[in-house]
Amino acid sequence: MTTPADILVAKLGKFVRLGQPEEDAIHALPMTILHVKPNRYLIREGDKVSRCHLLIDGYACRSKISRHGKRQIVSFHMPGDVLDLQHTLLPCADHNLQTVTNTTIGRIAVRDLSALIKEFPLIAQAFAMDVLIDASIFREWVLNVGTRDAKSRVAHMLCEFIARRQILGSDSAEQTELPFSQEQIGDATGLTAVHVNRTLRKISDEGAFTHTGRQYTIKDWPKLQNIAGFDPAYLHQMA
Amino acid sequence: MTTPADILVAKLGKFVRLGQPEEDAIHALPMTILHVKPNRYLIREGDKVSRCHLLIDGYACRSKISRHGKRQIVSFHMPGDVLDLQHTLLPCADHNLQTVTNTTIGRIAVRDLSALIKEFPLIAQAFAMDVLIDASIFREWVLNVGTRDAKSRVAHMLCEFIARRQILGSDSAEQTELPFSQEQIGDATGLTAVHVNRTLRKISDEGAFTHTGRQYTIKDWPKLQNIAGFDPAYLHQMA
DNA sequence: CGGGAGGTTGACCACCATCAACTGCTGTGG
DNA sequence: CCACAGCAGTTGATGGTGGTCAACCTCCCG
Repeated sequence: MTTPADILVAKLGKFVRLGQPEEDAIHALPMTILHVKPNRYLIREGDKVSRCHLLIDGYACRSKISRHGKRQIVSFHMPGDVLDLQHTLLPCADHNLQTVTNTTIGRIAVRDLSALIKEFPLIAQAFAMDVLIDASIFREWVLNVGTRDAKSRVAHMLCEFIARRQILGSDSAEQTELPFSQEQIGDATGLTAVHVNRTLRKISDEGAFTHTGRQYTIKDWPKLQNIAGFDPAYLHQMA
Repeated sequence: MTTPADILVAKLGKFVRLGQPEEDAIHALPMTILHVKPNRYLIREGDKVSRCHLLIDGYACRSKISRHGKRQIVSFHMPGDVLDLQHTLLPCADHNLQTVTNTTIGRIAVRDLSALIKEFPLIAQAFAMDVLIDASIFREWVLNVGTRDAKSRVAHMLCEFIARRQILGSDSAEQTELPFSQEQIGDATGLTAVHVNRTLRKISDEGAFTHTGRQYTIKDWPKLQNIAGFDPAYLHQMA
């Protein structure tokens, strides 16, 4: 049986080779399990945060709201991701944390997580690598919304989603359920839902994929990557 | 006399209270001083990196190139910033590092920097906070290019520049030299140089600032912040 | 004096936003 | 069981923001 702690062990194990003491310590980490419905806020910008959130199952995202009320999704997250590691050192939230689907969340006190990091340099290093890869993804997103046209942007988000699912190792590349509404895709790419709709149609007209609802079937992965200008190097995947 | 190491001590001292052992260790850090001309590459995307770069004097930026050849500047940097801390753990560069002005750079071997971090948890924490604030700034940039119109984007970049100069404590808010060409402002905001030009004129027509060349005089700081939708919280400044 | 980079201005147009209407699906309560 | 509400998705018409191309100017530096 896989416990919540196992998911964290698997995640960190992708970055460093954990020993038995580290694994034991992670299993001993006090964690409160929550089941959260879609589109709920876990944290709001400006909150003083004293608990971190491990995503155990489902999807989540981080978002910010501009002065004019537009939402920008700045990242999406998959099981194994710690959604707000920064709150171990920066207690004031600079963005929102929202669920996308039904999720299972493990809540960990900052104090406990900090203690773990202080005691085990290997774990600290793994978390540091995670944070640095996070930052690399943000840079790619700046590039995505700053320089690419609608077709490339949407295709790029799809590519990143597929590539990260593959790193998780949990499903086939060809068939995947994209959990986001077209409005959410728009908020992530800086487009309107209407234009996302038209853009998805254009890409699928070109034969890169087909979809019925949120079930996507990739027909031509190289073509999709080509439309996106996608190069997975920025994900810094190890294996 | 302020040495290059002093600049790093001052930077890290903003995050944690360094003791004498930490300061001594930073001063003992082997560092090669370089003087680099404007618009030179320090690192190119894809490079295997074994040295980190401390910006001692002048300005630098990080950039990425999209498949279609457009450059996106993803961050700009001021004296005291370590430009590529991530290379301590992720040796493959996912972006370019470029000088903007004449700069003085301190080059530090990754090995030496890693040793410093391993030996002094306080220094590790300060670097971690720096990396996390970096990530927060990237998120704000995603918001900036994703949701704001040209006027807000350009104003926001100006606001961030001024706010970060103020954190450095080195000059007055009202009068500042912006080291970027209009083309570089465009590459940072996802606009063309032509449109940046028109946009700067619009903002200054509204009385927020005046400029002759790259010398900017802020006439109405609240108005500029308002145009930008600027809230400095994302900089996580301490003092 | 000449060349080049950065800045400025004008004309034109494409991409994407906006507004609006309509469809289909799902869940819920009468 | 049906009626209805509400959300996500789809499609059309129209317009504005910002891109593109081009010319010209200024300033600096060789």
